[in-house]
Amino acid sequence: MTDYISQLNPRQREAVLYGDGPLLIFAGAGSGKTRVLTYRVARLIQEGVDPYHIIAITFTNKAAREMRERISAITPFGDQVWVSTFHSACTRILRRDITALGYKSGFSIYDAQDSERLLKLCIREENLDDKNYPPAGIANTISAQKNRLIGPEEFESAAGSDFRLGNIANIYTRYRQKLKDNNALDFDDIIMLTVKLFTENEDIRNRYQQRFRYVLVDEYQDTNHAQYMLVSLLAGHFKNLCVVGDDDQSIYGWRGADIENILRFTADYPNAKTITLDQNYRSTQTILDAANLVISGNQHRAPKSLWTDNDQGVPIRVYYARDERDEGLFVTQAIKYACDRGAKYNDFAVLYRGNAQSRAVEEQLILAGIPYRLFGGVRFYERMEVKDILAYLKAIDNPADDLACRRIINVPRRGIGDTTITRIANFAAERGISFTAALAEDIPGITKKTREKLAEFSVFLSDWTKLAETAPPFDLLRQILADTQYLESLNDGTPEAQTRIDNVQELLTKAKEFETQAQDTSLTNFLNEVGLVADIDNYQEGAQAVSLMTLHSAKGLEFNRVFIVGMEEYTFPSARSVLSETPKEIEEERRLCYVGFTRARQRLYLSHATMRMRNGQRMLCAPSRFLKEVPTEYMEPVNAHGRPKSVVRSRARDNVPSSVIKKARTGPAPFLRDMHTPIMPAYKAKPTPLIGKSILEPTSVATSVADDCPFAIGDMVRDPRFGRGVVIAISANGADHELTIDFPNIGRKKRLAKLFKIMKVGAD
DNA sequence: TTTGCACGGGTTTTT
DNA sequence: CCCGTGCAAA
Repeated sequence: MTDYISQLNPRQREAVLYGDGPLLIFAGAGSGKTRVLTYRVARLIQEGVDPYHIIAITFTNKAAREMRERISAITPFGDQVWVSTFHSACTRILRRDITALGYKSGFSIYDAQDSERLLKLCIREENLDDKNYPPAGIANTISAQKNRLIGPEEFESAAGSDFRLGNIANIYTRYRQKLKDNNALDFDDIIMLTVKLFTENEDIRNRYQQRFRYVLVDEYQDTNHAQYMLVSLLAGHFKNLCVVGDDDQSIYGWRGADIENILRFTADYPNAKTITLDQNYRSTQTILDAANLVISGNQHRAPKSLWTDNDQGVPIRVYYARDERDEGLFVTQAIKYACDRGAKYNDFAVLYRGNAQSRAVEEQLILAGIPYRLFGGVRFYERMEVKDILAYLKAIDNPADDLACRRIINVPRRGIGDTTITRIANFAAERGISFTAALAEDIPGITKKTREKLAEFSVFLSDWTKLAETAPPFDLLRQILADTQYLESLNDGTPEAQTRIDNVQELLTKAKEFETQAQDTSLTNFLNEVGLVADIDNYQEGAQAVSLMTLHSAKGLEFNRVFIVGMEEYTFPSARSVLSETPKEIEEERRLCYVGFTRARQRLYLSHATMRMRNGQRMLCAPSRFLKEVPTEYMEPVNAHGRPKSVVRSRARDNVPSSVIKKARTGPAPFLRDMHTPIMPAYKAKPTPLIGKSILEPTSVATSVADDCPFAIGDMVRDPRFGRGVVIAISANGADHELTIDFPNIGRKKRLAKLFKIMKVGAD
């Protein structure tokens, strides 16, 4: 038990042994953070703290599970410690105490999709157009408010006389009311309401403060304001708060995470102890140096630099692909090459900025017969068929859940259409009863035939509800499937039919598993479990497959060899962040890059493509600025097999005197310079006459101004606002290029070339 | 009420 | 390109 202490380095040991009071641990990537956290918990128990008084909070279920296992492995009674995510901890608290807020304990949990549906109904009821008030955007706005603990009232007064914001405030009000009527909570409510519970009820707050005398929080840099408040409240009495994090790995700013939370910890708790773990045990010297250099480009950060005793390792391999297909091919070939020489498939991860990028890589992997696991994208519990079945369970578990009931009332088809549903909803609203309750009523305007169908459905529903009282979720599910013929209805001859059926079967399997594993086998608890899982929670290290995931999902994981694909401006950093031109957004992208680099133990491969399909249009791409922030000496250009490209390498080495290579630390890598100009003249200017309109002849030829401009005079381009047009002039406008484009139906417009929305159109 | 088709608009990251 | 939406026809 005490033996493990000797394996720690002095800083780690200090963090584990430090006594009561606030403690901030800055833990760089790969610095043994989880180990310190688990040992600290073990240490507390060893010193006589009752495990009952300890709570450790993580962001993912996977992290929680891992920590729970590790604590249990080294400490007796370790399994009594609450180790859970913010969301599941709060759900547990709310199930017990939410009645104090006027909700019922059997609440449903709505995921992003559900909330958006509900929001859509709200927007319609406010008589607003969902073109001007796109549900997704409104959802973001409302979510941002909730993350900052701002309710509709406060939001409305902040909106002042702003018409649009006023409308959004109304939507927000209605949305909150509807959630409450449905006895449902969205993801943000789970946190926000727990905070509310604690602020408004002193006795409840005291109870939890007394219970959780030791609070540990992982990934503290990713907490948003609501989570910050929650932690402050929980630890408010004993102040035995230990937070672990790394400001350089804060990548959830867009979701409301506030990097300031960790940066001002010592201001919040003036007697806090700060310990920095900066020895990296994971990566090679080369990878770490590159990561350090990239992240040092950020202004707003606590200055620090990771170091390691590990070997120098091999240079970072950079591949310059023709397009995304070629890039996928490179990944595949390099994996194959390495696996022929002893590497294993599970050594590899392919990371990318956006889920859409996975496809090109997948295609090549499939072609080559390399097994892979894909994380993210459409998650299991977000699949249409899975959500349908879960909606049945939700409707049974929580009769107030109108949204769930509306979802399934005509799935599979029962001949109950939109008009009927609206009639029921209106009727229910008038009478102030739930949608489900209204089913059994005599509703004016509904034909006899439809009424029979409704009655039939209603009988089923009450039968199931009865069954649910005694039978476990698995049996209930089977009954529902038998009664509704749902599986049969999936078999519609589409290519996805079998997958869908498999998914439902998979859900049955999960239900069976749940039945044997969970202590509380109630339907509510089942829905709880499935509602709060993320894809990454299912990651298993042993599986012999290549992992594909976004950079975001990769946080907290490590691999022997990591590919980061799509290292291009407008892809990574994302178009959004580049166009926003706010340093804050670019800095977050840079942190993401840092996270990506530091996932790799031994080898890092970076690739970028000259052109890429975007919205069905080919686009030219420039190499990512992050590539240029890594000095040449750390990089090595490779060919499509992932082998060093001798020609380019020798050129880079021969042409550039060593003094310049040293200097290149600050400038772009010499061989990257060539990459600005696409090698493939796929978009040679081809002035094509437009129909029914004469175009100014491009009399003058492009001058040198436009050397690195991706457009040339005569190019046919497409602008989302004005449609097709032809470039008739290019001029410099500061550092940018200004295009003069002749749009046949609009006339001439000047636009900046950097607005990526202008795209070349192939002359087909 | 359902189905099929044409159209337009969007598109990061996720507990 | 892929999706959801709106509309017309059965």
